[in-house]
Amino acid sequence: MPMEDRNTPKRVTRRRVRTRARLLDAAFAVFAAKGFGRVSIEEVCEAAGFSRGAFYSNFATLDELFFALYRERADLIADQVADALAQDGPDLDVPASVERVTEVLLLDVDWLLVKTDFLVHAARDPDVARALLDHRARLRQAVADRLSRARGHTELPAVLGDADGAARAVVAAYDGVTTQLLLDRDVEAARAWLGQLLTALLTDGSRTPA
Amino acid sequence: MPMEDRNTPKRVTRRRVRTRARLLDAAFAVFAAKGFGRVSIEEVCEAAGFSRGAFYSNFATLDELFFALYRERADLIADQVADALAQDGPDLDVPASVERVTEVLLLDVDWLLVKTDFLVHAARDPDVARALLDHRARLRQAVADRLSRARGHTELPAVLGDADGAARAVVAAYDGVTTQLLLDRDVEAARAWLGQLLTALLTDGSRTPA
DNA sequence: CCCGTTCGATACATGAACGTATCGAATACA
DNA sequence: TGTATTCGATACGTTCATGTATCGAACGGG
Repeated sequence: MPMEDRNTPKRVTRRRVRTRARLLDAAFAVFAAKGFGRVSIEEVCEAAGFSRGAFYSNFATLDELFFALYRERADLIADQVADALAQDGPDLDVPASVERVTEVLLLDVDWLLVKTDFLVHAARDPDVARALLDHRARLRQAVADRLSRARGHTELPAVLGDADGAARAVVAAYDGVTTQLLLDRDVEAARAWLGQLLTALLTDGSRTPA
Repeated sequence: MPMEDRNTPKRVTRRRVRTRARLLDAAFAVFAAKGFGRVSIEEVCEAAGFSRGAFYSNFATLDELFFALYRERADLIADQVADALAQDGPDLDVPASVERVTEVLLLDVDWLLVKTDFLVHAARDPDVARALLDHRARLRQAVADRLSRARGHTELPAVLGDADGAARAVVAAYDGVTTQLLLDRDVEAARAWLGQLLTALLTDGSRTPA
């Protein structure tokens, strides 16, 4: 019983949630600009217009803040992707779906920067890695559901295994294109390239791409 | 003339090159274990069995060491890939080539960790990004050469554009699989998965994968 | 074998970031 | 509106990493 009541104030002020939100937003900006590894607690506070007291009142460590930040934004993206996938009917219009999903996934380079920082972070912390894997699995599942729902209606996807295999391929393509985008910063090219890759993967090889 | 002679000792001791090498090796180990962002100069020196004096005698900053480290290892890998690609005759045996290249590229998780750290680093420094892009272009070119050399001998690759497009797809697949591998640390699965992806990309869709 | 040069260790000074403890102000609830 | 509680600012001590300056030892050329 004396466990787990460490940080549970009885009354949660609305001021508190606003500061927390401002801290998270500021952290996003600073992380995107300088990289998680090069950011100090004070920098985040300064960007948010607070003193370190505010930080320590809301988070125990920078890692904790980073985790919360990632979770927040990642959930948001996941919802947007789900929406984009659910948008057209039972027939799967591959180019249109790809277009919409691509729009969501490669919109914000800053997010890709922060996400990659988080990947690097997760790669060395099993707990964080588990969380990231869960999130990726959710996204992949959404894609797989969409693909299998379209089976029979539209042509069957590709030479990869089942719908789950195809979904894994989609995720891999996304990750691969992201890597390139981080280096050349050419969002338009990345979007076109990801579209090309995805249609190539999800479409029978007999078709000509464009 | 007074420019550019800042760090050019007339006699280069052989002791110096050994220390430099030991520093790079130690840095690799420490970077892989903790991540570039969480490593101090002193930690590298300690791991190498030196004092900070040795470091400052060889490098000006941690970034500089990181750059040298990346260059060294990346060139090594590039050579190995080139070898793996040159190994079979004018006919391209896709599964065999994929097998060999995959062996090289997904052998060492530590290297993937450091490489990803470097990617994150490069994503925020245009100069470093250029260097990384150059290196990637070299690799991609090797793949493209190999593919176009096989054109006509073997079936033509895929629905993607020319050989260069196919090579870009190969690199993207590699990057995508790397991301997953960093999280689940399952080298065997990653290798199998990359093989499946690559054969799917480089082979006509009419074939069954395995 | 000797000597000038180079290398790396040591000592030092400096600054940055951290975590805590405390205090006044803002807030929620009666 | 009064009051207890929570929130965030401030000040402090501490640790840690950095960069430099100096010195002795290793090294290579003669």
